[in-house]
Amino acid sequence: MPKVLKKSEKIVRAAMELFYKNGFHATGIEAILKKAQVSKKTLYAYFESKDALILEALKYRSDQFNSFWDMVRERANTPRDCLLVIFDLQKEWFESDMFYGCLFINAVGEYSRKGNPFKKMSQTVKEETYENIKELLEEMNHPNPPSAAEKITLLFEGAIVTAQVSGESRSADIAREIVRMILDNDIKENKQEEEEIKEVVAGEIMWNR
Amino acid sequence: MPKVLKKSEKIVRAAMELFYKNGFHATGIEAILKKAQVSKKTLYAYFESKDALILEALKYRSDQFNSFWDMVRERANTPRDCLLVIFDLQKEWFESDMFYGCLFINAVGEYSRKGNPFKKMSQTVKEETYENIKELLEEMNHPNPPSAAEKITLLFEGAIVTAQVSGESRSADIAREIVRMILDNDIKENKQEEEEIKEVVAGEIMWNR
DNA sequence: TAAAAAGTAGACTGATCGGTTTATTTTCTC
DNA sequence: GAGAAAATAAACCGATCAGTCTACTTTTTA
Repeated sequence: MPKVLKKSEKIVRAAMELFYKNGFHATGIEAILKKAQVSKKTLYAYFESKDALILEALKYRSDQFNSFWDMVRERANTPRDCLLVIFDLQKEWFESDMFYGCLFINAVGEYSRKGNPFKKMSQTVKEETYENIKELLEEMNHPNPPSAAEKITLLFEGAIVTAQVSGESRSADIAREIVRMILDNDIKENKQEEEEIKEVVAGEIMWNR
Repeated sequence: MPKVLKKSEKIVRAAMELFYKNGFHATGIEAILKKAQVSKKTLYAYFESKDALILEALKYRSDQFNSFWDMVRERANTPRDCLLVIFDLQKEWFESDMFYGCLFINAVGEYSRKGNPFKKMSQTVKEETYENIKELLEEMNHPNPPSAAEKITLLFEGAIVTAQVSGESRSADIAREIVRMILDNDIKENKQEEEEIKEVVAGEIMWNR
């Protein structure tokens, strides 16, 4: 395993953590060098600019976030349980000492211009969140995965910013509780609709015979 | 009315808009001067530092936000309708050209250190949001205002960040729909509980006579 | 109308920014 | 173990930062 990769990863990791904790504009190259224990020349050998490094830091965080979805699947058996476990894991994240909100939300806060690459990256990650949730809903045969996924994604985001501002992890429980309510309600409504359809079908059979 | 106040307000307003749009660290004093059409000496006559100006900008935004709650009350008659109207107004906000997420969430993204005055200010504003929502719930005789207010506040925040990242206003509709579901459910559950209590009371009367 | 107050433009300061370059040392490879 | 590659530390660059100061003009006030 070449040391080269280790070096660049060390830089990206240090950069990501500082961007996450202190913001993008507030984090200087010098601080990244110090944290990564690397010289300036080495940094600019791997990354052509601070902006390029920011983009790599966001990608790095995106990869970390992907493993979140693996953990969700590992910790629960049914898709429905997975959807609730999301918020148990989220709570653990909130309670860890490496929680400073969502790096991608923070990025959009600092780079609001349309078409900004950091903003685009953030949008992609949020779409992936939506897709992961939608998949779980499809697996549990939810009557309307796109709609429910939008709701649960919104709750996921809401819990993050609430925890970030308040400094408390309780928002994960609150979001989880609402998700449970949504799932129960949607299934109940769907059963009712199915009953009605059955009645109609039964009626038609009556009619046609 | 002295022009003095007008000047300082012009500065604060320009600063707030730039902080909101471009972030705090990324916004330089020079840019604020240009937007406010004011000289550097004047700015430093009213505000002793950039940090002091940031704090005033946050206060200014907080005042603007307070009028949001007045608008909510103006546009709906019943407290229940008010709780839904929140998200109609939110949607209009998202669709305006002056939407760059929530200034306070953005502030926490850039200033994460515990005890930071900007962070504290943001926490206060979020608590006020919670209080306004809780009040409406109390007025409609909701069975559990604190719990429901936490949920609705979380949905409020979630809709903001979702709109900010996606650039779409639909998140307001989604949040509104969940709020409607929560209110319906809580009232339904409460009615059930009241029925059960009545039965118990009736049973006790039977028993004691 | 004259003095005082409050405004303007913009030069200036020292610090820091992102990024380049030089000179030196370590590490890897054959 | 010698030469190449890759690392280091740190000086340096021009730009920009927050904030001060000077010189001049406008506005307010009495």
